Amino acid sequence: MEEKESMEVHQDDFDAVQQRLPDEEVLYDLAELYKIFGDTTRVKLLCILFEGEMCVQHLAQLLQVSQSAVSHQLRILKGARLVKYRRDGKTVYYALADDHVREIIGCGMEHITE
Amino acid sequence: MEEKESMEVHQDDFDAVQQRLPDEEVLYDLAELYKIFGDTTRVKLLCILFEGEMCVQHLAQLLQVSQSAVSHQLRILKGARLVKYRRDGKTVYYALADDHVREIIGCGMEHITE
DNA sequence: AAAACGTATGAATAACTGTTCATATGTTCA
DNA sequence: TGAACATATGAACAGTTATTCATACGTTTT
Repeated sequence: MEEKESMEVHQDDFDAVQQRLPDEEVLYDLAELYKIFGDTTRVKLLCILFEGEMCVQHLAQLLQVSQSAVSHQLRILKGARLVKYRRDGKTVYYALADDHVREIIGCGMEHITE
Repeated sequence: MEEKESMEVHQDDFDAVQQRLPDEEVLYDLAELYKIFGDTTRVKLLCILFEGEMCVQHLAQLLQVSQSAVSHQLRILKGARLVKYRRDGKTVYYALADDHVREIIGCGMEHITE
């Protein structure tokens, strides 16, 4: 008996929590977003772009990784609308899409540096 | 000549950027932190804990995943000092370690919801 | 002490991810 | 047009990761 009552109470709690919990889809998108920041190469790319736009080969040089690797990662950042780009002749310049990136990285920095 | 001069200029730019860039170690830690948020199960766990502490089996029920899976993920969250826990008899209650988690997730939400 | 319960954890597996290599695309210049 | 350069991309491989399964650990109850 007690057990049943207890179950009911918990059920109510569950319902309340589930109601306040963001939609499944939103939580999925959120995880997908953070997944992008969860890679050293990509975080470095974004941090470098804090200073302003830069072309692919210079990014590769600064990061000490191949042009191909950078290009692949830029593709992912582009897909998440975290960076934008413009073409000038043969070279392509990448830049931060907006200030959200700065905020998100800043937020993480606070936690890192205690 | 021009090329050499150009190289030198770029070298200076590189030095400037590299100087302002956070340490390799910091960027690594940052990526490691975001990696933790980059998983649906873990993000859900953290969001549920926004409401307050909760024991393992209830977390598992709410997430619709096995007790083992939840335990493994809680272990990771614990390792990153994102959650704390207390034992009461047989059951263990988990809770958010501090408010950084809320801020970080809030930051991401802003980007998601455009 | 033994049974029952809640939680933790090691090993194994399947799925995913980042880099490399080779090559394609796009642009400029001779 | 062809060579040279900057970037993009597909396929393959290696390393990582999340879940499952089995089982161990810790606590309570009988």
